[in-house]
Amino acid sequence: MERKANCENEYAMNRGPWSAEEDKTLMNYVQVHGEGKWRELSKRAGLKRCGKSCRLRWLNYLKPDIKRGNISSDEEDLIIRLHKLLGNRWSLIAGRLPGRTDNEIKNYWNTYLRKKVEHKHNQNDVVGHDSNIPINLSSKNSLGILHPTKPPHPLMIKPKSMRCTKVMMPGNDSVNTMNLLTTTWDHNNPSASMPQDHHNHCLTGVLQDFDISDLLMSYEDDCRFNGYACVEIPGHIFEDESWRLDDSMVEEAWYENWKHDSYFSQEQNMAMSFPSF
DNA sequence: AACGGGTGCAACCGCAAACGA
DNA sequence: TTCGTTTGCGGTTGCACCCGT
Repeated sequence: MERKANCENEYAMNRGPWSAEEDKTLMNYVQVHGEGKWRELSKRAGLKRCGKSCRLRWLNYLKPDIKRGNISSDEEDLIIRLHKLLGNRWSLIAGRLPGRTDNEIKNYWNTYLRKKVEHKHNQNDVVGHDSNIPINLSSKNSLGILHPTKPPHPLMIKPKSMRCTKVMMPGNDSVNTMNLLTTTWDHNNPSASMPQDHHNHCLTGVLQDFDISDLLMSYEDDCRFNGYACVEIPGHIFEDESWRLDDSMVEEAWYENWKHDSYFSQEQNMAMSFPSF
């Protein structure tokens, strides 16, 4: 199928793979004049490409800090977890993987990881996974990732419908505060239970239905989030903020790093953008 | 060697949000 | 506030390459 031309002066534009000459031209221009104003950049640099195409080429291929080479098992593991948390929010996921682009992660997921995860789930189904068995008692999260050394935290025994009700994530504001994302879970009307930030903006679908044990397993495995989580167990709603897991965790040596360690630099944490507040 | 199906990935498309005059 | 432009995002496409027959 022939692709429909879409850019400005569409029929005068080059399309398809970029030549080495075009790459060189774009690279030189961006190094001198910087990124942005892509349409203008394209004209000024003398590239017969639309602005959009220039931007994409730069961001996905030419930008100097792009990491080349295979995705490591650590990166793969992180992608799987983040995808479980965020869904197809490729740019958010890429934001937690320095040097990787959203396009690369999306392609990697679609061509390889999705099948791998589906295969793993199918295997779990075959051996008769019982969803009522607390997964943390077997030191596995729901992705089947083994937890090699740490015994389960007392609060991480998972009731069947335990939900994440409050999460504090590193903020993206300039004063290094934590954004409080909250939701109250109405068991009679689950669809009305949307996570909200302190401006009462909904974060539909971000935390709702998210399995708290996966979130916490991610925390304690590698401390990639500097966040706090509150949980609600049906029939026992913890109104008191003192039940924040971080407070109870830090009393135990196993979890002492949970709150303080940061896998990413502060700068990267600040850059983390959670869906449109 | 030729062919055809499968795979990986760069590039494109359409839409929406953000921006700025 | 409005409206045109720019930027960013996620889904999709098409082509080159690989591999088995």
